[in-house]
Amino acid sequence: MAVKRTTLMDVARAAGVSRATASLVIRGSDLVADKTREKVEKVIAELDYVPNSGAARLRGQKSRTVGVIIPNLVNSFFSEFVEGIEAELDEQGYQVMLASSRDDPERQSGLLRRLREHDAEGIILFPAEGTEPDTIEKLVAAGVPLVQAMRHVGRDLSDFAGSDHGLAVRLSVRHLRDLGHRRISFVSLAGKVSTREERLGAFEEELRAQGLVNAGVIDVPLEWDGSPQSAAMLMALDPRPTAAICFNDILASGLLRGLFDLGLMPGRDLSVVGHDNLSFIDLGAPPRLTTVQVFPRQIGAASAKLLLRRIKDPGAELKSEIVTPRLRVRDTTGPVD
Amino acid sequence: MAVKRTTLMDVARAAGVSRATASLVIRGSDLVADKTREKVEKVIAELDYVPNSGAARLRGQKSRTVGVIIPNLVNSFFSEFVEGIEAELDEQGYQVMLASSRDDPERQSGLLRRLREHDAEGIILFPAEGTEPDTIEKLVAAGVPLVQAMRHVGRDLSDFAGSDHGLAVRLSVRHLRDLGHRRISFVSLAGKVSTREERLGAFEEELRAQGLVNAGVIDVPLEWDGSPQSAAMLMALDPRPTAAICFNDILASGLLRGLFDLGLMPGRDLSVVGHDNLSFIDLGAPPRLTTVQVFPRQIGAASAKLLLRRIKDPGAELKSEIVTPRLRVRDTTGPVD
DNA sequence: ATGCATTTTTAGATCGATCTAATTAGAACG
DNA sequence: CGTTCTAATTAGATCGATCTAAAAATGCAT
Repeated sequence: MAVKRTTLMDVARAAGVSRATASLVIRGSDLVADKTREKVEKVIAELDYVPNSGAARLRGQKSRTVGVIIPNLVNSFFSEFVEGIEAELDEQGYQVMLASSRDDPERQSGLLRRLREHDAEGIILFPAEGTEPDTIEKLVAAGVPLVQAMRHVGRDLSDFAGSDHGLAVRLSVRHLRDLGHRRISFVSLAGKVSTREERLGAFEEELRAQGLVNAGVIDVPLEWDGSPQSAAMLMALDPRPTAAICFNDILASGLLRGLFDLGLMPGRDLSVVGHDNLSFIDLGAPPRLTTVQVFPRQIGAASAKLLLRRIKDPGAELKSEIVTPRLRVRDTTGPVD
Repeated sequence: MAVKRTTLMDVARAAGVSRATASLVIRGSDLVADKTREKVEKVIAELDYVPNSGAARLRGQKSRTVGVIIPNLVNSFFSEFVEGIEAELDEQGYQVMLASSRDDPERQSGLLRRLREHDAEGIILFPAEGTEPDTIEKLVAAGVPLVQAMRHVGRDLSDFAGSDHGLAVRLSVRHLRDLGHRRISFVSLAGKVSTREERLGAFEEELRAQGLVNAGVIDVPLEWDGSPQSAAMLMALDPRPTAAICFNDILASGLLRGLFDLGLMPGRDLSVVGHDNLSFIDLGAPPRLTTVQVFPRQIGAASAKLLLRRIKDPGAELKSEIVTPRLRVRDTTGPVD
């Protein structure tokens, strides 16, 4: 049971060299003669030696580990984001420690602490709803390399990688304008989300710029079924909108279902634009959702790159990496009659 | 820049006690007098002391970290699985190290090694396609607590948590039989997947048991669009099937799309059953997919529990935790004319 | 006070690697 | 063959916590 761990000492002894030499071989130093290297490597393979990184990091100071905190993993938006991070870090030999805040700032604080205990060299934080700027300031002040991703509570606090939410909304509005729509609604998430203000602001601004009418903003909860009740709510508005822009694809898909249930046809009776371009959109029955693609995988990769840069050079200037969203026109938007 | 780390020594000095006492306070031992505890805790808060887990684990042997390897995070099936693991481990104060094998056994070996270096106390492995039993045998022999999850390359090698694939298929077949279907096809993934054999075996066996006809097995690649070409392939079979059971919801949704493109109506012209019950099924336009729910979150939680049990008691008997799947009848299956 | 049993505290060894600084082996040369 | 320079190796200190075993402080009864 209590199998004693194979240590560097065992390897050294078996290979007839010193601990120091064995250590050099493991770390691929070129200070060691080829013959010696081969000998040691053979022994390592035979003994199935696995270095104890605890000891290594204690002495060497680097854990080659990065902490990642996300609100949850419920939809592919989040998991693609994590995939992007993982792929990029993996390439640089880093390991990801994943934790989910469940959008609770309290929990998030605990996780941050735990990640530091676990000696993460840096942290990528997709901030939970309601995160205090203070939380981030403290970490940065303590010298913890940190990147805010997707959301932020202040871009002057740390590096940041995200999407241009304003542009996403503007693209949607312009697309609808080109199709002749003049009365447009926005289906948003209830609750205080930082990105909500950002998008609503851009929505109203762009409507004004294009001389269009805000036909009303409705708030729905984010449920697994996408809250199809939004359909009836929209149809009850006066003046009635001919198009709706949704906060994300889940809400948009819920709206589609709601429309069907009312016997209405998306793209004809009401044009619908989503946000995220979740991967399920191309699946299943038509019509397919017109939506704005935001490339979470790229944003994940970008935040990983930013973090590695900051770990290497803690004094570097603050940097933001904004991935440009792209409109994907499919079936749920059409010309107004 | 090079902010020197606050160590236990600093805390001890500031509080006027010894390192050992400070250490006891941190670990919440009741060996220490209340007055002393308070004093030390105050200092810890003031100095914002964060223990170096590297040092702790070097001495104490426990890292409170568990490695999780999955093939990828592409669909919600995987991310729900990870969520289940994370939630369960988090509750026990464990941290998840996540890595993606991209279904490549070579990569997987590298990751396993890395997780061991990072001193994971145990590993939950969703084995990559083509994993050799040898890989797992070696780990178990080396005394690494390990749980295979979802797939396995031998249930007698380690603990296992998964779903009853055979039952899933049997439920599907019986449901179709009840609707009057007699010629049923199976849409599978190309390639050698362990679960493929298992499901196909159950498929043929249950057909035999129910006196039904195998109208043909077709293989398609797993693409982001669900490979809609499966529709044409099925319709070209002779005798033509009246129903098809798909390997997963992605393939099933691709098939639905393919049917629509051919002007055919799922549930009327061909009944379709999926597998997984991915969360997007309730979203978007009807018809909604009839499918078998497999509860990945529960399976994740179960594998976490199994792992914690094995960490506590390395000598415990091998155990398998099989979550029972459930058929969710929706719109894509209907009576045969 | 004194002795004895507890309760608290602590010195010092220890975990397994890395780093520094010093040593040894090997090569090249006159 | 001795000298010098470079390449290869190594002894020993070190990282920051935990553990053990023993010492110091405290309480209590006599």
